[in-house]
Amino acid sequence: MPSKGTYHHGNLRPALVRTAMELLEESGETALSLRAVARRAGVSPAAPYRHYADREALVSAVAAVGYRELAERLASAHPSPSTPQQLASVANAYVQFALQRPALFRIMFGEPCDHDNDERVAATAAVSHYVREIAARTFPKADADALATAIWALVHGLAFLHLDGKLDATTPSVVADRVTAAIHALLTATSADARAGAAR
Amino acid sequence: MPSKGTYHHGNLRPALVRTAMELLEESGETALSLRAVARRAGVSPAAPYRHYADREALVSAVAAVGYRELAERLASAHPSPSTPQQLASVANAYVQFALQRPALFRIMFGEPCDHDNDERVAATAAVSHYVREIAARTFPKADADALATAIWALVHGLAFLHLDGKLDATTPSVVADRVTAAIHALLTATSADARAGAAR
DNA sequence: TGTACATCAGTGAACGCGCGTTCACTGATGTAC
DNA sequence: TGTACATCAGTGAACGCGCGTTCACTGATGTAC
Repeated sequence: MPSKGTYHHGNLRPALVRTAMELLEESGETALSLRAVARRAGVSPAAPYRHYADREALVSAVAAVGYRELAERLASAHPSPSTPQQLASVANAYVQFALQRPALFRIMFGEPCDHDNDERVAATAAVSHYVREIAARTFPKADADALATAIWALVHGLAFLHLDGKLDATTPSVVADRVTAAIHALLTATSADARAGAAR
Repeated sequence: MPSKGTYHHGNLRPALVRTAMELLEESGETALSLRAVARRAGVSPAAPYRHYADREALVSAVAAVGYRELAERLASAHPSPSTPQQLASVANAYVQFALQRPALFRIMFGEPCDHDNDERVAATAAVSHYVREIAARTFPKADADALATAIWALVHGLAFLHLDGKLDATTPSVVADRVTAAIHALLTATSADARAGAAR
């Protein structure tokens, strides 16, 4: 049921989230104010308060949608990775998501987040669980928890270092090559050295 | 040469940076406004403009000091690590720095940074170089560049995930244990599986 | 099927706030002679 | 050693801005009879 120029918007709640995400992509996270979102949605500054308690609540809703979209991207990169190669393709999806939608990614992770928001907590748990499954499948003999944490951190770190310009991210392919190389370096190439190092 | 209540502050430039860092630690990165820093330094809102072109310039100076302090912390954790254990202790220093000074860490990394600022570029290059050396020393047979990137990303990711509450960081020891376990999981425990996985 | 009315989802004006930055200024400092 | 004066490093008032949020309000919707 679309608006057709009436007094009532008709579907403002989800429209606000959608608008907020557009704003994020166009203007960066600094621009994500309630007023800017309302303006862009063609609605008065007070209107959002019918649907969200305050700015935080809207931001959390945006982050929650972000988590869902990230999960979809990962799953479509590979539904159930079980080799380092497949893992690398999922890692690339993660990093690409961060680079394509930097402001959203920062909102999802960088923002000091409210631990009380159930959606966010659930979303984090879901990512955790997903990575843990991959780890257990790819390296059945390892300590799955520690390894899952390590893999997530590795990929997450790659995302942030590119995002923040600490690693060159001028073209998608240079990023993809680096991500793939980093994954392989850690997961395979160190094996021989690692034992020597550990025994040293 | 301290102030002694004169009209001139005497040493405002470095005092501003110091004040800004205090403010960061007490009130978080949102509070880092030029006006707040001036207020806290006991100086008029216009005074900082004698020493920094604008807000950005001050923030960059703060970040630069942050990089220097981080480098010191890493070096004092271990001057020249060459085993996974030693590497883990440096990793712990990195993560602890992030958790003890979260706002500063966010300014250093999270902020969309100006690539033009020489101090920042140099600081990033220094970290890069430092990690690369560790990688080459610890795993002489591996591709040092890819491995250095991976290790940095791993540690950086651990820092951010704890900082953002995605991993439990309620006590320092639970963090330290997780960091150490993650490092060891990736650097040693995967070895056997990795070969099987790569050949699968 | 038509009407009365409660509820819902908007409006728009207003509040107080802190911000970055500019401006003409003035007191302190230090140098040249 | 003393003085004139340029320069330096501050002041404080003012600017315009966009923000989050509240308020009394009003038009649209939909339900009960």
